[in-house]
Amino acid sequence: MINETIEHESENGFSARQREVLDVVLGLMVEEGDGFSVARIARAASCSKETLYKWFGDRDGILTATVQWQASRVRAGEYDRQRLDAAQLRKSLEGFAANWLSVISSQTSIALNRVAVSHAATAKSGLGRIVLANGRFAIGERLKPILEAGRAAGILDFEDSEEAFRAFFGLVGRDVQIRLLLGDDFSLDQETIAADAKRATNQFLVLFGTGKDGKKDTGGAGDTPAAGEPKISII
Amino acid sequence: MINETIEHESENGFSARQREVLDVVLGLMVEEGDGFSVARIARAASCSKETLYKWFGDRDGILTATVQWQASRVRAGEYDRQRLDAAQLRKSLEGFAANWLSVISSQTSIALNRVAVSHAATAKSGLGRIVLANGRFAIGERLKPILEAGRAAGILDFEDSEEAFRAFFGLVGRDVQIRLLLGDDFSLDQETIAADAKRATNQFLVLFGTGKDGKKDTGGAGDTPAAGEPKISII
DNA sequence: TTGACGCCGTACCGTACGGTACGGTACATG
DNA sequence: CATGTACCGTACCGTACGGTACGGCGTCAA
Repeated sequence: MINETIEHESENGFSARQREVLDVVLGLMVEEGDGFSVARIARAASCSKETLYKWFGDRDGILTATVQWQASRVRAGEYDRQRLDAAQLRKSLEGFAANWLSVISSQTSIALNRVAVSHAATAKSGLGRIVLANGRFAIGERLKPILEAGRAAGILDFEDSEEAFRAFFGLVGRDVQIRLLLGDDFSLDQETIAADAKRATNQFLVLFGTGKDGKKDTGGAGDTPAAGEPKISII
Repeated sequence: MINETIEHESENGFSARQREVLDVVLGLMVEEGDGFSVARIARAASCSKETLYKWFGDRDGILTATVQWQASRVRAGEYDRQRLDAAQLRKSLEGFAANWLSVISSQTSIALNRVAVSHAATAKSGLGRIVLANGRFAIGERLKPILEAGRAAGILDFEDSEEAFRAFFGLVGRDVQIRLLLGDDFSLDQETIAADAKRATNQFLVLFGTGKDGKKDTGGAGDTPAAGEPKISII
């Protein structure tokens, strides 16, 4: 009933023009949150409302498609898991933390999460579910194999990888996401992110490391971690 | 211009009838998020729209007053800081963590945070600011003296109490709040909360304890902490 | 009793939004 | 050229909402 006239051009189900429109919607979300009308989308994207409704069904379908499109776009990056020693694991964790911090502090992520949160109130329209699946749970499924490899290599020690991941999640994110979602616009530049990633990784290794990993400074932004290389992006 | 005819009955600026109405609004927020009309408030509270506008100015004023009323209501509880030994500090931290977990997992807190988050998108109407001040920052200002007392007693070791608090914040909350806000309705019963508070406190003490505190089991829900006694409540 | 006051219930108004319909245009295909 | 298709721009419709106005009612004080 919906999307029955779509060419499968980019294997995500959206045509080039549709992706163009959804990017405009994304921009509106970043600028104005959830308070824009369908007419405003049509004006900003230079398309007709009729086309929007034909493509996406209703307003909620537009928002859902936007979230899905953004989610499908950020599926790059894979960690190499060969030759896992302590230094390599530390670097992976730091890179993971830095990347995730830069994502959740981005305007796009903040806007998407805000819209999803406000729609989660009245249930329906699984925006919250989509964001959760591509955010919190996606990084969990991606990080846990690394943690388990670290355990297999005797570097980490934990019983439940889910619990270990949640601890890492908390040590990295702390109050950042809720503060940003609530409008506390504090800066989070690259240096801060790098230092936070380093600190969180150190703390995590103190809690879950076996001791085969030296170096236990709990602060100080020394050398920046591998920011930029492990290109994982999550909502 | 607003509130010029209010009796100062309970030192929070709201009359009995007004508090009654605001409780109805709170209930609507819990049930329907932000998508209720002013007429719906009037119907549910058995008052007239004119009165609502006279009291609170506009719809946003109603929401703001509701958040402020809830914030002013949860200002009870104070921790005793005399005779601070390791066991006492641990108990305080566990109580704090358990209380905060039970608050952020309550329907009221979820609803309030959702509304504040969605309004933070378009700025204006400092709902986000109010929730932040009475949530994240209020508990920070309340916990940091305890942490500093622990440091003064030689039980804890840290440089910046703010950083120590943020670590505790992350270890306790982890992914709970964002998952709940996004609609992931996972259970968080009293036993789980008690166990989580215990675990988070243990982990925090591993990271910031000086060692004068024994007992380092990282799990197991043994005796429940002082849930119910330290009656601190935050948005 | 009378009047002022605060509040309830309801009717009302202007507007803005979601959703639909229609005319016009570019293009592709036969 | 004829036909069909996909889209844009705009006009349109019904509704629901924010905000205002008004009549009526209970209360309380003079």
